[in-house]
Amino acid sequence: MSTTAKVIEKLSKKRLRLWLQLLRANRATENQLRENMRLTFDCTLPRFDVLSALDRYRDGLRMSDLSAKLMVSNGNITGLVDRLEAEGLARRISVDGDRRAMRVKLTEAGIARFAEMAAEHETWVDTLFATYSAAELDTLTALLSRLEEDET
Amino acid sequence: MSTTAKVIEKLSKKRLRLWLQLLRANRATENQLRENMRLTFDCTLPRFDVLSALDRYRDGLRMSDLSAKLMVSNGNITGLVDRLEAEGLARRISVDGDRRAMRVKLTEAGIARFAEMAAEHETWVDTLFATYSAAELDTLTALLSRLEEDET
DNA sequence: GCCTGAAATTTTATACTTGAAATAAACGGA
DNA sequence: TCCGTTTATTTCAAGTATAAAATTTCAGGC
Repeated sequence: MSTTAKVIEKLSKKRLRLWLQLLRANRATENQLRENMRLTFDCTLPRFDVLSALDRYRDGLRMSDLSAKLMVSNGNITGLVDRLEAEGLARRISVDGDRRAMRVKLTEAGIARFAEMAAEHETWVDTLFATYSAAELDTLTALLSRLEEDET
Repeated sequence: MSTTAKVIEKLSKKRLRLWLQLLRANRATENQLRENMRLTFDCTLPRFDVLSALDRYRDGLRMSDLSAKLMVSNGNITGLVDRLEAEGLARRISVDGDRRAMRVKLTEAGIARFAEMAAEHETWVDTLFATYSAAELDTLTALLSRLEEDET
Protein backbone atom coordinates (compact mmCIF):
# COMPACT_ATOMS: atom_id res chain seq x y z
CA MET A 1 0.00 0.00 0.00
CA SER A 2 1.29 3.48 -0.84
CA THR A 3 2.16 6.02 1.80
CA THR A 4 -0.70 8.23 0.68
CA ALA A 5 -3.19 5.40 0.98
CA LYS A 6 -2.01 4.71 4.51
CA VAL A 7 -2.55 8.30 5.53
CA ILE A 8 -6.01 8.31 4.04
CA GLU A 9 -6.83 5.08 5.81
CA LYS A 10 -5.59 6.46 9.08
CA LEU A 11 -7.67 9.60 8.66
CA SER A 12 -10.72 7.48 7.96
CA LYS A 13 -10.18 5.48 11.12
CA LYS A 14 -9.71 8.63 13.13
CA ARG A 15 -12.97 10.04 11.77
CA LEU A 16 -14.86 6.91 12.69
CA ARG A 17 -13.30 6.95 16.12
CA LEU A 18 -14.37 10.55 16.60
CA TRP A 19 -17.91 9.81 15.51
CA LEU A 20 -18.22 6.94 17.96
CA GLN A 21 -16.78 9.11 20.70
CA LEU A 22 -19.18 11.93 19.89
CA LEU A 23 -22.06 9.48 20.09
CA ARG A 24 -20.91 8.14 23.43
CA ALA A 25 -20.27 11.59 24.88
CA ASN A 26 -23.71 12.74 23.83
CA ARG A 27 -25.40 9.63 25.18
CA ALA A 28 -23.60 9.75 28.52
CA THR A 29 -24.53 13.39 28.99
CA GLU A 30 -28.13 12.94 27.89
CA ASN A 31 -28.60 9.94 30.15
CA GLN A 32 -27.42 11.94 33.17
CA LEU A 33 -29.48 15.00 32.36
CA ARG A 34 -32.56 12.91 31.58
CA GLU A 35 -32.39 11.22 34.94
CA ASN A 36 -31.88 14.47 36.80
CA MET A 37 -34.71 16.13 34.91
CA ARG A 38 -37.06 13.25 35.63
CA LEU A 39 -36.23 12.91 39.32
CA THR A 40 -36.12 16.61 40.08
CA PHE A 41 -38.84 18.02 37.84
CA ASP A 42 -40.72 15.01 36.47
CA CYS A 43 -39.92 16.36 33.03
CA THR A 44 -38.33 14.90 29.91
CA LEU A 45 -35.41 16.26 27.92
CA PRO A 46 -37.41 16.87 24.71
CA ARG A 47 -39.94 18.96 26.63
CA PHE A 48 -37.17 20.91 28.29
CA ASP A 49 -35.64 21.57 24.88
CA VAL A 50 -38.91 22.98 23.57
CA LEU A 51 -39.39 25.14 26.66
CA SER A 52 -35.82 26.38 26.27
CA ALA A 53 -36.37 27.44 22.67
CA LEU A 54 -39.64 29.16 23.57
CA ASP A 55 -38.00 30.94 26.48
CA ARG A 56 -35.39 32.42 24.18
CA TYR A 57 -38.09 33.65 21.79
CA ARG A 58 -40.70 35.12 24.05
CA ASP A 59 -42.76 36.37 21.12
CA GLY A 60 -43.32 32.76 20.20
CA LEU A 61 -42.18 30.45 17.43
CA ARG A 62 -43.94 28.75 14.56
CA MET A 63 -44.22 24.99 14.71
CA SER A 64 -41.86 24.79 11.76
CA ASP A 65 -39.37 27.13 13.46
CA LEU A 66 -39.34 24.83 16.44
CA SER A 67 -38.71 21.73 14.37
CA ALA A 68 -35.93 23.51 12.46
CA LYS A 69 -34.24 24.82 15.60
CA LEU A 70 -34.41 21.52 17.43
CA MET A 71 -33.63 19.56 14.26
CA VAL A 72 -36.55 17.20 14.67
CA SER A 73 -39.53 16.39 12.45
CA ASN A 74 -42.72 18.44 12.28
CA GLY A 75 -44.86 15.64 13.59
CA ASN A 76 -42.63 15.31 16.60
CA ILE A 77 -43.17 18.96 17.52
CA THR A 78 -46.91 18.58 17.18
CA GLY A 79 -46.94 15.93 19.87
CA LEU A 80 -44.55 17.74 22.19
CA VAL A 81 -46.51 20.99 22.00
CA ASP A 82 -49.74 19.05 22.56
CA ARG A 83 -48.35 17.74 25.84
CA LEU A 84 -46.90 21.06 26.93
CA GLU A 85 -50.27 22.66 26.29
CA ALA A 86 -51.99 19.93 28.30
CA GLU A 87 -49.59 20.71 31.15
CA GLY A 88 -50.38 24.41 30.85
CA LEU A 89 -46.78 25.38 30.08
CA ALA A 90 -47.27 26.52 26.48
CA ARG A 91 -50.09 27.58 24.19
CA ARG A 92 -50.80 27.83 20.48
CA ILE A 93 -51.85 31.19 19.15
CA SER A 94 -53.20 31.63 15.65
CA VAL A 95 -51.14 33.87 13.39
CA ASP A 96 -53.18 36.58 11.77
CA GLY A 97 -52.55 36.82 8.08
CA ASP A 98 -51.91 33.09 7.80
CA ARG A 99 -54.51 30.68 8.98
CA ARG A 100 -52.26 27.70 8.35
CA ALA A 101 -49.63 28.76 10.84
CA MET A 102 -49.46 28.58 14.61
CA ARG A 103 -47.35 30.61 16.99
CA VAL A 104 -46.37 28.75 20.14
CA LYS A 105 -45.64 30.74 23.28
CA LEU A 106 -44.84 29.98 26.87
CA THR A 107 -47.60 30.64 29.38
CA GLU A 108 -46.79 32.51 32.58
CA ALA A 109 -46.60 29.14 34.29
CA GLY A 110 -44.28 27.95 31.53
CA ILE A 111 -41.94 30.89 32.00
CA ALA A 112 -41.78 30.31 35.75
CA ARG A 113 -41.35 26.57 35.41
CA PHE A 114 -38.59 26.92 32.87
CA ALA A 115 -36.70 29.39 35.06
CA GLU A 116 -36.58 26.85 37.87
CA MET A 117 -35.49 24.10 35.55
CA ALA A 118 -32.87 26.17 33.77
CA ALA A 119 -31.19 27.11 37.04
CA GLU A 120 -30.83 23.49 38.11
CA HIS A 121 -29.94 22.39 34.61
CA GLU A 122 -27.04 24.81 34.59
CA THR A 123 -25.58 23.30 37.75
CA TRP A 124 -25.85 19.80 36.27
CA VAL A 125 -24.05 20.91 33.13
CA ASP A 126 -21.42 22.60 35.29
CA THR A 127 -20.79 19.30 37.01
CA LEU A 128 -20.75 17.19 33.87
CA PHE A 129 -18.39 19.53 32.03
CA ALA A 130 -16.31 20.48 35.07
CA THR A 131 -13.13 18.86 33.75
CA TYR A 132 -12.72 21.35 30.92
CA SER A 133 -10.77 24.58 31.11
CA ALA A 134 -12.10 27.73 29.48
CA ALA A 135 -9.75 27.22 26.57
CA GLU A 136 -10.83 23.62 26.11
CA LEU A 137 -14.47 24.61 26.17
CA ASP A 138 -13.84 27.17 23.45
CA THR A 139 -11.85 24.72 21.37
CA LEU A 140 -14.47 22.01 21.58
CA THR A 141 -17.33 24.38 20.82
CA ALA A 142 -15.56 25.85 17.81
CA LEU A 143 -14.61 22.48 16.39
CA LEU A 144 -18.05 20.96 16.89
CA SER A 145 -19.75 23.92 15.25
CA ARG A 146 -18.31 22.78 11.94
CA LEU A 147 -20.59 19.78 11.90
CA GLU A 148 -23.74 21.83 11.78
CA GLU A 149 -23.96 22.42 8.07
CA ASP A 150 -27.21 20.73 7.02
CA GLU A 151 -27.11 19.59 3.44
CA THR A 152 -30.68 18.68 2.65
CA MET B 1 -19.91 41.17 41.38
CA SER B 2 -16.40 40.00 42.21
CA THR B 3 -13.85 39.08 39.56
CA THR B 4 -13.95 35.45 40.66
CA ALA B 5 -17.72 35.32 40.31
CA LYS B 6 -17.47 36.71 36.81
CA VAL B 7 -15.02 34.04 35.77
CA ILE B 8 -17.23 31.32 37.20
CA GLU B 9 -20.23 32.75 35.42
CA LYS B 10 -18.35 32.85 32.17
CA LEU B 11 -17.24 29.26 32.56
CA SER B 12 -20.80 28.21 33.22
CA LYS B 13 -21.97 29.93 30.06
CA LYS B 14 -19.22 28.31 28.05
CA ARG B 15 -20.18 24.90 29.38
CA LEU B 16 -23.80 25.39 28.43
CA ARG B 17 -22.76 26.60 25.02
CA LEU B 18 -20.64 23.51 24.54
CA TRP B 19 -23.45 21.21 25.59
CA LEU B 20 -25.84 22.79 23.11
CA GLN B 21 -23.22 22.56 20.41
CA LEU B 22 -22.55 18.93 21.20
CA LEU B 23 -26.26 18.23 20.96
CA ARG B 24 -26.53 19.98 17.61
CA ALA B 25 -23.43 18.31 16.18
CA ASN B 26 -24.71 14.92 17.21
CA ARG B 27 -28.16 15.54 15.82
CA ALA B 28 -26.91 16.89 12.50
CA THR B 29 -24.65 13.89 12.04
CA GLU B 30 -27.27 11.36 13.10
CA ASN B 31 -29.87 12.89 10.81
CA GLN B 32 -27.56 12.56 7.83
CA LEU B 33 -26.47 9.05 8.63
CA ARG B 34 -30.04 7.94 9.36
CA GLU B 35 -31.23 9.16 5.99
CA ASN B 36 -28.34 7.52 4.15
CA MET B 37 -28.86 4.28 6.04
CA ARG B 38 -32.56 4.25 5.27
CA LEU B 39 -32.27 5.13 1.58
CA THR B 40 -29.31 2.88 0.86
CA PHE B 41 -29.96 -0.11 3.09
CA ASP B 42 -33.49 0.31 4.41
CA CYS B 43 -31.97 0.08 7.87
CA THR B 44 -32.15 2.21 10.99
CA LEU B 45 -29.27 3.61 13.01
CA PRO B 46 -30.09 1.66 16.19
CA ARG B 47 -30.04 -1.61 14.26
CA PHE B 48 -26.75 -0.69 12.65
CA ASP B 49 -25.32 0.08 16.08
CA VAL B 50 -26.29 -3.35 17.36
CA LEU B 51 -24.86 -5.07 14.29
CA SER B 52 -21.68 -3.09 14.73
CA ALA B 53 -21.25 -4.20 18.34
CA LEU B 54 -21.95 -7.82 17.41
CA ASP B 55 -19.49 -7.64 14.54
CA ARG B 56 -16.72 -6.57 16.90
CA TYR B 57 -17.52 -9.44 19.26
CA ARG B 58 -17.98 -12.39 16.97
CA ASP B 59 -18.37 -14.80 19.88
CA GLY B 60 -21.54 -12.99 20.78
CA LEU B 61 -22.66 -10.66 23.54
CA ARG B 62 -25.14 -10.96 26.35
CA MET B 63 -28.23 -8.79 26.14
CA SER B 64 -26.95 -6.86 29.15
CA ASP B 65 -23.53 -6.41 27.53
CA LEU B 66 -25.24 -4.89 24.51
CA SER B 67 -27.27 -2.46 26.56
CA ALA B 68 -24.18 -1.44 28.53
CA LYS B 69 -22.03 -0.94 25.44
CA LEU B 70 -24.68 1.03 23.56
CA MET B 71 -25.75 2.86 26.72
CA VAL B 72 -29.42 2.08 26.25
CA SER B 73 -31.97 0.27 28.40
CA ASN B 74 -32.40 -3.50 28.56
CA GLY B 75 -35.91 -3.36 27.18
CA ASN B 76 -34.67 -1.43 24.20
CA ILE B 77 -32.17 -4.15 23.31
CA THR B 78 -34.84 -6.83 23.58
CA GLY B 79 -36.88 -5.15 20.86
CA LEU B 80 -33.92 -4.43 18.60
CA VAL B 81 -32.63 -8.01 18.80
CA ASP B 82 -36.17 -9.28 18.16
CA ARG B 83 -36.26 -7.35 14.90
CA LEU B 84 -32.75 -8.33 13.85
CA GLU B 85 -33.65 -11.96 14.48
CA ALA B 86 -36.81 -11.56 12.41
CA GLU B 87 -34.65 -10.18 9.60
CA GLY B 88 -32.29 -13.14 9.92
CA LEU B 89 -29.28 -10.97 10.77
CA ALA B 90 -28.77 -12.07 14.38
CA ARG B 91 -29.76 -14.95 16.63
CA ARG B 92 -30.09 -15.66 20.34
CA ILE B 93 -28.18 -18.62 21.69
CA SER B 94 -28.76 -19.95 25.18
CA VAL B 95 -25.78 -19.79 27.49
CA ASP B 96 -25.01 -23.08 29.12
CA GLY B 97 -24.50 -22.79 32.82
CA ASP B 98 -26.99 -19.92 33.08
CA ARG B 99 -30.48 -20.39 31.80
CA ARG B 100 -31.38 -16.76 32.41
CA ALA B 101 -28.83 -15.40 29.99
CA MET B 102 -28.79 -15.14 26.22
CA ARG B 103 -25.83 -14.76 23.90
CA VAL B 104 -26.57 -12.80 20.75
CA LYS B 105 -24.51 -13.48 17.64
CA LEU B 106 -24.55 -12.35 14.04
CA THR B 107 -25.73 -14.90 11.50
CA GLU B 108 -23.71 -15.43 8.32
CA ALA B 109 -26.20 -13.15 6.60
CA GLY B 110 -25.70 -10.62 9.37
CA ILE B 111 -21.93 -10.66 8.96
CA ALA B 112 -22.23 -10.13 5.21
CA ARG B 113 -24.88 -7.46 5.53
CA PHE B 114 -22.90 -5.53 8.11
CA ALA B 115 -19.77 -5.62 5.95
CA GLU B 116 -21.64 -3.90 3.12
CA MET B 117 -23.12 -1.33 5.44
CA ALA B 118 -19.89 -0.61 7.26
CA ALA B 119 -18.07 0.11 4.02
CA GLU B 120 -20.65 2.67 2.93
CA HIS B 121 -20.99 4.05 6.43
CA GLU B 122 -17.28 4.77 6.49
CA THR B 123 -17.52 6.88 3.34
CA TRP B 124 -20.41 8.86 4.80
CA VAL B 125 -18.45 9.55 7.96
CA ASP B 126 -15.47 10.53 5.84
CA THR B 127 -17.62 13.11 4.10
CA LEU B 128 -19.27 14.45 7.23
CA PHE B 129 -15.99 14.82 9.10
CA ALA B 130 -13.92 15.86 6.10
CA THR B 131 -13.19 19.34 7.42
CA TYR B 132 -11.03 18.09 10.28
CA SER B 133 -7.29 17.57 10.13
CA ALA B 134 -5.69 14.55 11.75
CA ALA B 135 -4.62 16.70 14.69
CA GLU B 136 -8.12 18.11 15.12
CA LEU B 137 -9.63 14.65 15.03
CA ASP B 138 -7.28 13.54 17.77
CA THR B 139 -7.94 16.62 19.86
CA LEU B 140 -11.70 16.27 19.61
CA THR B 141 -11.67 12.56 20.36
CA ALA B 142 -9.44 13.00 23.37
CA LEU B 143 -11.48 15.85 24.79
CA LEU B 144 -14.81 14.12 24.26
CA SER B 145 -13.60 10.93 25.90
CA ARG B 146 -13.60 12.77 29.21
CA LEU B 147 -17.39 12.87 29.22
CA GLU B 148 -17.76 9.11 29.33
CA GLU B 149 -17.45 8.54 33.04
CA ASP B 150 -20.79 7.04 34.05
CA GLU B 151 -21.57 7.73 37.66
CA THR B 152 -24.44 5.42 38.45
C1' DG C 1 -62.46 34.47 -10.10
C1' DC C 2 -60.12 29.97 -10.88
C1' DC C 3 -56.38 26.71 -10.99
C1' DT C 4 -52.08 24.90 -9.81
C1' DG C 5 -48.45 24.37 -6.95
C1' DA C 6 -46.24 25.43 -2.66
C1' DA C 7 -46.29 25.97 2.36
C1' DA C 8 -47.74 24.95 7.49
C1' DT C 9 -49.44 21.81 10.19
C1' DT C 10 -51.60 17.47 11.57
C1' DT C 11 -52.43 12.64 11.11
C1' DT C 12 -51.02 7.95 10.63
C1' DA C 13 -48.25 3.89 10.90
C1' DT C 14 -44.26 2.14 12.57
C1' DA C 15 -40.16 2.09 15.16
C1' DC C 16 -37.32 3.49 19.04
C1' DT C 17 -36.75 4.45 24.03
C1' DT C 18 -37.37 4.66 28.80
C1' DG C 19 -38.56 3.22 33.61
C1' DA C 20 -40.93 0.12 36.23
C1' DA C 21 -42.94 -4.23 37.00
C1' DA C 22 -42.85 -9.11 36.11
C1' DT C 23 -40.52 -13.60 35.36
C1' DA C 24 -37.27 -16.80 35.96
C1' DA C 25 -33.03 -18.57 37.39
C1' DA C 26 -28.78 -18.32 40.15
C1' DC C 27 -26.63 -17.66 44.61
C1' DG C 28 -25.61 -17.60 49.47
C1' DG C 29 -26.35 -18.21 53.89
C1' DA C 30 -29.04 -20.28 58.06
C1' DT D 1 -32.85 -27.73 52.00
C1' DC D 2 -35.17 -23.48 52.25
C1' DC D 3 -35.47 -18.64 51.82
C1' DG D 4 -34.36 -14.17 50.71
C1' DT D 5 -31.62 -11.55 47.52
C1' DT D 6 -29.52 -10.64 43.39
C1' DT D 7 -29.05 -11.10 38.37
C1' DA D 8 -30.67 -11.53 33.36
C1' DT D 9 -34.11 -10.80 30.55
C1' DT D 10 -38.76 -9.70 29.04
C1' DT D 11 -43.08 -7.28 29.26
C1' DC D 12 -45.69 -3.17 29.59
C1' DA D 13 -47.31 1.59 29.32
C1' DA D 14 -46.18 5.97 28.00
C1' DG D 15 -43.53 9.05 25.54
C1' DT D 16 -40.43 10.26 21.64
C1' DA D 17 -39.24 10.08 16.70
C1' DT D 18 -39.51 9.48 11.79
C1' DA D 19 -41.45 9.44 6.99
C1' DA D 20 -45.22 9.72 4.27
C1' DA D 21 -49.89 11.01 3.40
C1' DA D 22 -53.62 14.12 4.23
C1' DT D 23 -55.60 18.84 5.23
C1' DT D 24 -55.98 23.34 4.89
C1' DT D 25 -54.52 27.65 3.35
C1' DC D 26 -51.80 30.76 0.63
C1' DA D 27 -49.93 32.87 -3.62
C1' DG D 28 -49.32 33.72 -8.41
C1' DG D 29 -50.57 33.35 -13.19
C1' DC D 30 -54.19 33.29 -16.34
